[in-house]
Amino acid sequence: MALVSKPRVRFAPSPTGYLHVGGARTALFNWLFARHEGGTFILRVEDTDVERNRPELVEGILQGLRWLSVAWDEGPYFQSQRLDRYRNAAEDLLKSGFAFLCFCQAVQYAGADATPEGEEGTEKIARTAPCPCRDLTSAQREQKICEGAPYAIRFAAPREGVTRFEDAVFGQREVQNVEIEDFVLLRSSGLPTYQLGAVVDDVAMGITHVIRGADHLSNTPKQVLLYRALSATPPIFAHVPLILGPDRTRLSKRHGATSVSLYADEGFLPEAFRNFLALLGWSPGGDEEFLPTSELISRFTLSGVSRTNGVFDRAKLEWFNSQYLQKLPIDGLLPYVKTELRRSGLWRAQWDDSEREWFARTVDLLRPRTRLLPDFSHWARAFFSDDFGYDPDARAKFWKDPKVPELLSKLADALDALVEWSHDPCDHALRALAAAEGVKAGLLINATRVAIVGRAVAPPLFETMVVLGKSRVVSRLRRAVPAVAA
RNA sequence: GGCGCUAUGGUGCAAUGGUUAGCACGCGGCCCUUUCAAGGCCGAAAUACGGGUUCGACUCCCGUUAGCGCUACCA
Repeated sequence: MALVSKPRVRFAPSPTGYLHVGGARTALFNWLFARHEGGTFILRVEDTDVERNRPELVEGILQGLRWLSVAWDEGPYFQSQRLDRYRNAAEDLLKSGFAFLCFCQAVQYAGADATPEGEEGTEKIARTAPCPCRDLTSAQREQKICEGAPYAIRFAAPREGVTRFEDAVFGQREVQNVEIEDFVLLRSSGLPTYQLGAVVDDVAMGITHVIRGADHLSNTPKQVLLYRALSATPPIFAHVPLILGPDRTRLSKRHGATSVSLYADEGFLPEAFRNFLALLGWSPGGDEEFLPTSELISRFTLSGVSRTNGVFDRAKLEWFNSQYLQKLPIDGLLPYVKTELRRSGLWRAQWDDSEREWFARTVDLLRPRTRLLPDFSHWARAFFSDDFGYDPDARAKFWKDPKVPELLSKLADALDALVEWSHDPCDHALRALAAAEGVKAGLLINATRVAIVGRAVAPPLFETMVVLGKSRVVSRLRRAVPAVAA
């Protein structure tokens, strides 16, 4: 049995924007495939469009990948630093007769539907017609060059036959060659187009599987033709379906957040985001959904990739986040909470050493009620700071009974007298007071909750008391007495 | 316009000729809980349409429709 070499895959973003969720998922699939197969994941920046290129955006893309822990093994390589290779390849293609010089005026694309609907007949057909420069005599070519006319290099697409390739997701594909236009390889500026750059690099880098968005499916035959012309063997392709917005059109800025960094800023956990993204367009085959990264890696296969475009469902993403917030080992969660509290200015150094246990316990108590990281500094603020206000809705709901101030005051005294500060003594003291005062325990419990954490929503009251500590609970109760009337 | 891809509840997926079409999100209800979540249980909700092939189609074939992609000296 022949030794099969390990797969080499790549993610090739263009620095024309931030890392969007579609790109992130493509990167994730490449990475999962590489990890599953023990292969190599390469990062290559395709920055050959000088007009739209924004070099300063590269770092943001790398940061997005780092946040997702999608780590590359090689690169990042930059196409802008490899221009000679593409030029040489184009020259070779020219010599071997696979390409020709084109002196046509560069047509500037002006948008998807720029062509007026009216007289499409002539104009649109012209788009796929073979370039007339292909049939220029060598004398005519010489003359153009002498005149100093700018030229591009185009691929001479075959005019008959079919081109086939293997797609791990879509199966065997074949396209009639007459449908393939004489596409540009090298622009008159000397810079390569996507088709040339991608193929030359994929060959040079030994890429075995090209995993990319399905928007490239239609152009793949051109690349297959290029591989052949370059005497290289085409890789296995795997086109992954597109991610759509709720209106089923391609996900874009107008659908809201499409940048991965925005989700990081909003307080999503990378583990949750990864899990969610992995299941958008891929399935391990069964019903399991909560799949930590190790599980994702061991189960990932290209045959599990779907062929249908999918809608990005934020509600489901939030559900995944709440799941990870709950199920992550507490030590894995703490660093994220720490970062969040730092961001909001609530962090205290002792929670990292002398009070680490308290911190872990408090976070553990809070986490079933959280959906996003900022919940720790917003609704749970009173657990980390004495500086908190009383939620208007909470006081309206639980402080409306006229007996509340007196009850809170008496509870403060009763709790202050406690020798042991733990769940049951607090529980007994409160219920005893309620009984003595002739009120339902619930009334006191709810009023107390608002007094000590400022909100109607919190973990069970007595567990909350234990975590807050006696002195804080007592002083917050006393502080609340005048506040009830205010 | 041309070429291509796709089509299971509102959403994401499962079921690769034989199931009462399954799971999850979301939605509604109940339980738990004198808060709110989490958790448990129950419920409403789908094979786009029309033809074939077959003893039998979600599944295979054809057509229609719809959506999307490509059709750039963008990627």
